[in-house]
This record gives sequence, structure tokens and C-alpha cells, in this order.
Amino acid sequence: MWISRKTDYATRAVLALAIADGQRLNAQDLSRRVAVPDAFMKQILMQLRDAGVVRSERGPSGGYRLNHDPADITLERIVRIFQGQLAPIECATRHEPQPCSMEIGCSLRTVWAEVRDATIAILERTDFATLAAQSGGSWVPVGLTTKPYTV
Amino acid sequence: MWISRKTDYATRAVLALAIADGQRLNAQDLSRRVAVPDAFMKQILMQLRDAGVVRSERGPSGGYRLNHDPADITLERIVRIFQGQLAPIECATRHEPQPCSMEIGCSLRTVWAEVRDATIAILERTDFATLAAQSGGSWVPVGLTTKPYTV
DNA sequence: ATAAAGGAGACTAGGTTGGTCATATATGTG
DNA sequence: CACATATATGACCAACCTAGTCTCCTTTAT
Ligand code: SF4
Ligand code: SF4
Repeated sequence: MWISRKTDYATRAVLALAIADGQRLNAQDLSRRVAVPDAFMKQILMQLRDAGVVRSERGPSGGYRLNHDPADITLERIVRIFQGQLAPIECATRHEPQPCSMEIGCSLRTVWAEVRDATIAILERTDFATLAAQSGGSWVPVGLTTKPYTV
Repeated sequence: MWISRKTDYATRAVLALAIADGQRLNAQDLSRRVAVPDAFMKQILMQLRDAGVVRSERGPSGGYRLNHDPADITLERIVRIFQGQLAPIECATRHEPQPCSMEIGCSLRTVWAEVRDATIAILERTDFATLAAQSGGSWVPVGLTTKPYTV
């Protein structure tokens, strides 16, 4: 239970943009498509923009679109933006692990490292082009009446 | 970073007891051996007792010992006691996943399920006899001067 | 000019984490 | 029995994190 709601929301947004296939979507539209409170969605989109994942255009008929080919955006990248390190415990991060007074000869730490590596492997090989393809072009919350992805 | 300090402390305690090989250790001794505040260690040992992992004896020269063969105690079991579900997100738990309005056709969810399965597989195949063996019979915090595991 | 969009940042209720402290109960030893 | 040493129980707490909201400002198409 370590994926925060915010991270989940962000991955939803990126997936929706990947499915939209280059179309520009505004924050409100996007927030309805992925069932996220729109004020919160805006905040999340800012972070995605700062991280270079999406780019924004202002003014009426402005909005957001992906900054790269969906095939080049991995789930690992999005998760890292919002969650930081992927190791289950601080002593087992790949980069600058936090020292622990028990770490000498700690066999637990190698297990956590295994979990870390397995997790990273899965998230790195998962890109949003594949995820979009698996969604078959349609992915909407239950109860959304407006036709999805048609202006 | 989803393993809480408490869970880490609990796994340390169980590993120390596994290394002690059936010897009875009291809370204070144990707390020094694994570098955990002793009042907190007691609280954790209560939870481990309630879960049936350790058994306790009261009075002078009382203490705790493992309730089963270390080979029969998996890391998965200890983690579940303190953390509950192992899935990275509520919608992807094996038992009674939390419904989500986006779940129909959600390709993200299958990825989280992959992460869940990989994690569980590693933690289930890791038992404390193996972990103890890998520690080579000695595992103490830096700075502990008293001879470990010799009365 | 106006309206529709993004941008920046302060604020917060409620829950979780990582503990502490006081007190009661059980038991081995002399 | 008295006493020291242990576990047992439960209340309590500060700090931090989560999941948001709200207000006001700037940009831009028409
Ligand atoms: S005890 Fe081992 S697993 Fe736990 S934090 Fe220290 S090094 Fe890591
Ligand atoms: S959007 Fe998909 S991954 Fe996220 S919570 Fe809903 S079902 Fe799970």
C-alpha cells in the first residue's frame, strides 16, 4: 500500500493523455476523464510539467499534452516523480542508502534489495504506449456520460 | 519506502531470536542486540506474541523465544502482521480489493498486481532459518561492546 | 473587453508514525 | 514472606504526511 493517491492520479492522467494520442486536453476535462478532483488535478499537472512529462499551453483552448512519445515514458519515471526512491526501506536504496547500525552482516537488507530490483524491473519495462494499447482506446470512470475522447 | 520502522524492528527481533537458536532472551537484552528503544521493543514483542510468532515467560529470568522452527517463519508473515496487505495499491490486493471507478479496462492495475506478486513471491520464499544462516551466527549493532549471544 | 484557460502559493483537517510513561501482574530466589 | 526482575496493558503524545481546498494572478483567443 505504498502508492499514494497522488501518484495513482498522476499515472491516470498520463495514461489518459497517452490514450488521447497527442490531443490537447484541459485540466477540467482531464479531471473528469480520470475521476480526480479538478483542483488537485491541476496541482498534479504542475508537477508533471515541472518534471518535463507534459507541456502546457495557456489561454482559452489551452491545456496539456504529453511532452514525449508515450513509448518513451515509463511508469517508473512517473512513480519516481511523486514517490522518490523505490526501495521498500531506506537502507536498501540504490543511490546513497541510509546507514543503519545493524547493516553489517544484515541478511534482511539483501532481501529488501531483491524486492527493490523486482519492483524497478517491472516499472521500467512498462511504458505508456503499451498501457494505452491495452486499454483499447477507451477508458472512462463508471458514470461518465459524455462521450469519451470525442470533442 | 513502504516498510515502516516498526516492521523493520520486528524483523530484526525475529532474526535475533532465530540466531539465538531457541535461547530465551528478555526484552531489554533483545532491544540492545537489535538497537531498538526498549519500551518500543516491548510493544512490538506483544504484537508478535499475539500473532503467535513468539511466546513469552514472565518473572525473573523470563523472556521471549520463537514459537516455531525458524525455517517455518517467513518474512512475508512478519511483514503482514505489521503492514497488512502487500499490494502497492488498494485496488490490487489479492483479497477484497477496493473498488475504483476507473477499474474497468485499467491497464495500470495489472501492473500493480505484477508488483504485488513479485513482492509476495520473494517474501514468501524467505524464511528466518536461511536469514540466520546468512548472518553466520553473529549480528550486532556497531558499538555494542558486550559479547553477543554468550551469557 | 471579456472569458477561459493555466500558474503560484497559502492553508488545513485528519490520519499515521514512532515513540514514551505509568501502572499492574507474575514469578524465581533467599 | 519479601523482594527483585520480568512481562502485560493501555493511555498518551509530538511531529509529520496525505489529500486535498481556496484565493488571487497571468496569459491569450475571440
Ligand atoms: S536492520 Fe538491516 S534491513 Fe533493517 S534497516 Fe538495518 S540494515 Fe536495513
Ligand atoms: S485507476 Fe486503475 S490503478 Fe488506479 S486505483 Fe483505479 S483501478 Fe487501480
